[in-house]
Amino acid sequence: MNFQQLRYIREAVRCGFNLTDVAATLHTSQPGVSRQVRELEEELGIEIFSRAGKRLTGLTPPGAALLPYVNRLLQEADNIKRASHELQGREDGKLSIAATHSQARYALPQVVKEFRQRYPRVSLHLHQGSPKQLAEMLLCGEADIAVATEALASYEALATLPCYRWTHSIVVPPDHPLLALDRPVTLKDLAAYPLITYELGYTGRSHIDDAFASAGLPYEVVMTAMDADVIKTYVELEMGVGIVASIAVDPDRDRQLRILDAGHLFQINVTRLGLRKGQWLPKYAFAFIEMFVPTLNQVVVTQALNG
Amino acid sequence: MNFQQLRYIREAVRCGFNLTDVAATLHTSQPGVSRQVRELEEELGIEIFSRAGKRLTGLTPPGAALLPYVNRLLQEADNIKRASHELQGREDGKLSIAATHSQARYALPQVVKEFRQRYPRVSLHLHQGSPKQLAEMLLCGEADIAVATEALASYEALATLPCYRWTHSIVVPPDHPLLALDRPVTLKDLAAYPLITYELGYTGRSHIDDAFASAGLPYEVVMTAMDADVIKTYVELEMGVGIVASIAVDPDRDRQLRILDAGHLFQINVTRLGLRKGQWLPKYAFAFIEMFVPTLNQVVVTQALNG
DNA sequence: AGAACTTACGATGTACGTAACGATT
DNA sequence: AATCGTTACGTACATCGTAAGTTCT
Repeated sequence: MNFQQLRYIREAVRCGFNLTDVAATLHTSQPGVSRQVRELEEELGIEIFSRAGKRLTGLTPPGAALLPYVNRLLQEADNIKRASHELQGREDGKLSIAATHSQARYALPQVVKEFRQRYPRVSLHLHQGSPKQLAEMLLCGEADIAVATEALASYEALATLPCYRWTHSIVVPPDHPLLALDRPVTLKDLAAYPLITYELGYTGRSHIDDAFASAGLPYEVVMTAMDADVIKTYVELEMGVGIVASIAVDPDRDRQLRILDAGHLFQINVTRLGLRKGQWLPKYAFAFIEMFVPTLNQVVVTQALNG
Repeated sequence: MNFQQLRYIREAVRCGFNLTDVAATLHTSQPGVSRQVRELEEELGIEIFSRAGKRLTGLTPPGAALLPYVNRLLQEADNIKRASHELQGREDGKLSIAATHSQARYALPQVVKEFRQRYPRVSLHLHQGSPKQLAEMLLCGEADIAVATEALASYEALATLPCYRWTHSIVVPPDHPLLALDRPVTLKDLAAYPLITYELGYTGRSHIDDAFASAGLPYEVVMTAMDADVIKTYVELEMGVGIVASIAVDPDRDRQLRILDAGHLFQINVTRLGLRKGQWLPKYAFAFIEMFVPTLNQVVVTQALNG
């Protein structure tokens, strides 16, 4: 048993049991992969992959049972490599943050700025994607930290930590009838207008649907986008009433729009930080998290990482 | 980085940084060990061992920081090998139980008998030792399960689970004055006689000392032993009053002695089961535990193992 | 016919053991 | 002088890539 063999197993699962792809991904020859896989199976005494003739078709039951152990071992190996790099006492390295657009655009910039001043030699990578994509990035090791409001909690292998709470705001053009109301906006008021808001699965969208649904109000979303900037643009074009995260609007910067609080209409949202359980993180990653959410110090985060 | 190198590191620590011993223990040549250690250090970019000239003297700070990761990885590797053996669908294997004399002699026999009937092809190894030794056996992988009443809980890397509660009994020769009392025995009564009981660190001995100490009573332990059989033998010789675990005495079998309950005198003892955290256990090990303590099913035990 | 895995084979590289050397106690 | 680690060197084994072969779609 060696690391190479285990890597081949892991990659074979990721590549849909196509050893040719595995070889290509890991920059080696296909016969070599084939051989190593068989040798590992022989050494362990179990068939890991089910085969239709010569082709691999999937995992056998024992193979499936073994896979989590293989993944954990390879993760430990990775931890050793990462840890030893830091133990050289250097403050350089790489930090990959994966975030949804909203987070990357409105919540992270200040932290990123502060982080760069403190750790100028760490190269910072900011990936963007849907919450689901963020989870995938964490799981395959592409990202170290994910920040999103939805859907990170549904993976067993991920740990999530609450960062901050926020509510929605309504954005309208300057002459909109909603501004003439002498009372707080209601869901019924809103339902009378075409709405522009986030796509499903993004930035608290589900809470918006929930609110209208539980109030029994029919409503029309005429447009959806992944980010507040796009939404605001179309509100300016008078295509409808926008519902966005409060952090995404600012009376000073968005002078061509008017902002109404919607904190009383929709459920409070909690933005969460996602990490891969069991993963070792460099010191500067803990520092980043603490800069973002001061209560999440290294002790708290470590606890979450180790179950 | 490969398994061999990591094994050398682990063994070097265990062997007190003597690479000659490492080579002997792992059945290889000393220069090979030396070379592999250096190559790993070079690859990871850190000095793992501190050296006085050529001799290894200990771990460097980064080496000490890295060691836990190395140990965890090697344990994962071991888990894979053990798990794959079981996944072959065979019901054979090995189970090492480490227990104190009291447990091995009085608590385990019934379980062992039942286990052997259910898993006749599993070879069962019963090790004996002091609670401290049991902990060491668990940590170095010599034992899979430990059973003891004291001192297992004090290791970070071990998980403990309560098995059963028991109290002490007093044993005396048939004509002893304590038998003439028309009321329950008190600590003061006991303190009047020379006592024979367990050695320090064994089978609830600390609770005995605690009871006398907090009552402010001077008492004399004239003899200590690691097991109830020895204690009973010397009680028979009229050398003193014995205090032993209740499970260790039986009116039918110990006809030459008289037994008095001491449950009201000393704190209740809890016998605990010790396991190494993160260690994979074969199905039959879970079965053994459940036979011993029916409430400790696989789910409960797995939870304890994973923190 | 093409895609995918296996077999065969030769080249390279790595690991290991023996033996000699150097340093420390 | 003895112990312990390093250097040197030759052998054996493992890995890897290319090329040809086989089987399934």
